[in-house]
Amino acid sequence: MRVSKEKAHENRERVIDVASELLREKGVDGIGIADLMDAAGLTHGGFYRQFKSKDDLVAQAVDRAFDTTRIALMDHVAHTPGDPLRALVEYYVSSAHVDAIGQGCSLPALGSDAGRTADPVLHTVFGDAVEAYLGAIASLVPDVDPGTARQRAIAILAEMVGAIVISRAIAAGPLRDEMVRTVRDDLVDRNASA
Amino acid sequence: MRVSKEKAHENRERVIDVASELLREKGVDGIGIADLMDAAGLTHGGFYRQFKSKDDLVAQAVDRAFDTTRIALMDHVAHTPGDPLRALVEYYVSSAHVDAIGQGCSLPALGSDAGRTADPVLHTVFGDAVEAYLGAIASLVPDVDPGTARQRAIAILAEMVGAIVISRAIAAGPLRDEMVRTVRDDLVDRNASA
DNA sequence: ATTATCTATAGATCTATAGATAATGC
DNA sequence: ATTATCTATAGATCTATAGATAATGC
Repeated sequence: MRVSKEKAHENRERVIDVASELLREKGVDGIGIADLMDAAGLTHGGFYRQFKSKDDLVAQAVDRAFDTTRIALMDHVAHTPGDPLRALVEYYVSSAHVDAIGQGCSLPALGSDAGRTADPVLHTVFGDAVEAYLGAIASLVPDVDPGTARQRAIAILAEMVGAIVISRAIAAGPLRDEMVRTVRDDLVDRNASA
Repeated sequence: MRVSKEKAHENRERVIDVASELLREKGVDGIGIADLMDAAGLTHGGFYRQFKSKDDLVAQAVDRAFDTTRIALMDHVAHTPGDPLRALVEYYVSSAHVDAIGQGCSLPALGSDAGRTADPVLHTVFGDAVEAYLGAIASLVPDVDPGTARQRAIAILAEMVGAIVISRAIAAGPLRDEMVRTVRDDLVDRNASA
């Protein structure tokens, strides 16, 4: 039953990856240790040798989710011709993002959950992720001083996150499509490079 | 043990009110029937004569929460001198709103939860609430045609909701204060009346 | 007679732990 | 000998139901 150190590390990483997806899909209270471990191909008894508690795993899994989605986002921006800020907005504010909860940004997927957690570590994970987003967005805002770029980045991030939260909370349909399209166009128009 | 028809109606309304607050504070999966009924001064066994299921209560309680917060918002706007859109933005995007989860708007408090529910009734409750918000905001947007006013309303609502979600997800501190202040100023400046 | 609420409980979960097992790594 | 994972379980929840109780409303 025991596996090699290397294999144990792989197993642990797989639990974090699986959790990062299932948590976004089902919420912090919506998925149990047993189901998580089962999805990773392990039994639930082994969980507590790898993680201090469920909160410990949640913090690591959300951190992982932010890393993964940020890399995918910046990769998309880097490989899209034209205005990079436009590429970022059109990637984030999209029907594909609304539909792919388990693969999407954790801010809309788990933001409400994080707002009611008592775990300070999870708040720190979200705080670090927000700072990373603001830095990335601000660096793409054209033609302004750094202070103004940061202000623009804050407004852009808030509008993007709100659009995804609202779109998912309502049923699929015309209103959802209108939300996504309108916010996308609003952000693209407002932040068009010269 | 039996109470009058009138008293039973009062009890039922009290359960909905209590639930509308506790759901926002603890999330849909974070509060159980027994605790809800206990907070309303009843025992949990009586729940299922009044409500079809937990989902049934959740939908009614979120609907109630939206009614309550919309009335408070419009009341504040009506009694604040000056630009009414500015009054709305400053009321919604505020530290007081960030701190008062149980009394605040359900879009940031329960938006992530609603995004993963399978209950179509809850999606409808959110959809109706979003339409009500858009109508109220659009009516306050100055000097534009109705179609443009609705587009502006969508952008404003998204940015407001995103600001509250993000602010609550991160720890109390400078970044949270900066988020609230920056989004508030951005929306006020951008939508200033002539 | 009806019914709002009560007590009690079924059956399914949940987090976390205890102790067994068996393969690794010394 | 150590340790990653296993089986099994404790103890606390959870939603939902069954049936008793007692006051209302006819």
